Amino acid sequence: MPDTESAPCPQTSPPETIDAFFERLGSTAEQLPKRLKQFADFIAANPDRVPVSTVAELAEGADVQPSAVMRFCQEMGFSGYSQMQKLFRSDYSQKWPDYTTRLAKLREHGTETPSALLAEFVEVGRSSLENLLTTVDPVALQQAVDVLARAETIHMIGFRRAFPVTSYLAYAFEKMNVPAVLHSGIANINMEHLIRPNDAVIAVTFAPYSQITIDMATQARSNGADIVAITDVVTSPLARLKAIQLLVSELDVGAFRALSATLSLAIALAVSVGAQRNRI
Amino acid sequence: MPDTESAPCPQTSPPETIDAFFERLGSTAEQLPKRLKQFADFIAANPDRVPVSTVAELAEGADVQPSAVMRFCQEMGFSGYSQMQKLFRSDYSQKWPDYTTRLAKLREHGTETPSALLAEFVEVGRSSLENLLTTVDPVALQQAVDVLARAETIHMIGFRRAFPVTSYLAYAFEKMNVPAVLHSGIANINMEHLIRPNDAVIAVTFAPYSQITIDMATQARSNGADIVAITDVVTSPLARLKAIQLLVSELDVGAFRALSATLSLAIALAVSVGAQRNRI
DNA sequence: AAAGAAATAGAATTTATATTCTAAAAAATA
DNA sequence: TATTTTTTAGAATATAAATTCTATTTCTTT
Repeated sequence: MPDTESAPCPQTSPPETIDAFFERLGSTAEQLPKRLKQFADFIAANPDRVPVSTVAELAEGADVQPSAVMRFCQEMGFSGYSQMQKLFRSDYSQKWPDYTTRLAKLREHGTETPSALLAEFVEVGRSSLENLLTTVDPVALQQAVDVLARAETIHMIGFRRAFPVTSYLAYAFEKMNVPAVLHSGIANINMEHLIRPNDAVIAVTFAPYSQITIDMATQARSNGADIVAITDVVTSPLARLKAIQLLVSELDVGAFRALSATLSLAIALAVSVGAQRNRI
Repeated sequence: MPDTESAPCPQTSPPETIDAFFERLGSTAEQLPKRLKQFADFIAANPDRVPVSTVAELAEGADVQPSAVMRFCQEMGFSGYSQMQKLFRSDYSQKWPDYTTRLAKLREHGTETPSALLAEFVEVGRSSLENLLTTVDPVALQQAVDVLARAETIHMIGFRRAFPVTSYLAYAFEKMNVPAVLHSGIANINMEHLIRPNDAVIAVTFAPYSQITIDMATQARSNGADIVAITDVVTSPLARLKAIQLLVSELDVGAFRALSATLSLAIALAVSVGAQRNRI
């Protein structure tokens, strides 16, 4: 009689999605032993804690022993808590999709045709736009609008990749009769001395930051002008200038970063400023 | 002389909120050593990963050594990674709402605030991007790429609202060493006679079409150059020039049309051309 | 109520992870 | 360029967490 061993039931495979997990939980919860049921209820009520908690913490929260947590995980088909937590963590990061890996996947299928490349830029633009609403601080945006609406003249600084942004701003301001100067750097004329204390500057730059933009912004700052910075991360050099920072994180396709989100931020900023100036 | 020891600066107290953390990061990032700066940028771009990642995972993501991560944490005033992660985890509970709920929330407050306006532009940009894949004919796009890849020099024409598009194209072409000329119309110099038979023109214009763009394109056409048109409807005046037409339909918010889709089309076009030229 | 089976708590162990340390490289200074 | 200082990478260690194990308790069944 060899097989008296303990294997209680044919080991079930672990749920592969959170939905599958809760489905299984719902159907088996009733049959669970006391402490396991108790823990199941806790998980159902606080699924958001799983990705960031240890076994001990969850056990304490549910008022169970750590070993009960382990038994629960195994009952649900996982090898242990670590595996279950991995599922919960992967779901968490789905809300902030890791587009870099996703793009890598797209690339495998070949970016050979222009249409495929276009599709990539569209996809990247879409998610950059969605991110935009989370990276731009509404308070900072309102401050920026206030500052720019008060300014006598608005100066726009941005070169290379940032130049389309400033030229778009220039177009919008002109259309709304807002006094604005686009510093294009043409003919190496430095117009920093045109920037006066009651003026404001919109500086646009992304890593790797163009030195000339930073220099001009610094000069303007020392002249007493306010600075609104459209940039990618808080670590940008413009932070030191006590600039009002509007952060945009664009994704890139290969060596090229999209501009969709930046442009949308720029036009929203310009239109808000125009509206506020006309209101006064 | 007892105190030769290493204590570099009086230990700063750790930031108590995420905002304080990023504020400190912004003000000290410039002075950080190379690898620490590198990691700082990574954190600034991916703060959402911190609560659910180990030191090793983040280190790999930022392409630094785990020990660099530790030095970073200590530099920021934490005792170590665990303490820093604790801060990020505490903030995690106030889940960053996802895109749709955030958008809905912004809309509630009406279009009065800049944030609400930004949300409008984001939404409009999104749907323009989605449309783009249906309005742009893949065959025409491929033709455009072929024509531009064959051209000796690429000329870009576009003014006012189209200028950000052409300047973006100019930036991209320059970066890829593709011979390209941006016709900015500065100083009213008409450079049409620079356009030679083996060249190609990218003309960008939208209703109401700017006469100067059409004139220049017409002139180029009579010189024997090929024309690629980025425009909004088939009835555009550029159609008569036997131009290869790439159609974009952008939606607008109030009096302002978004540019997200147009920019995405432009960059995809430029990168495809660059790739094809280098392939030959 | 007694025997058997199942479930549990808490300690013991194993594994993973954070942290520290040191030699080497890079940068700064003279 | 030589010297000193800072910064870094990678291995070594310490710490914390997950997992397993076992004696005990609690339920079931007869």
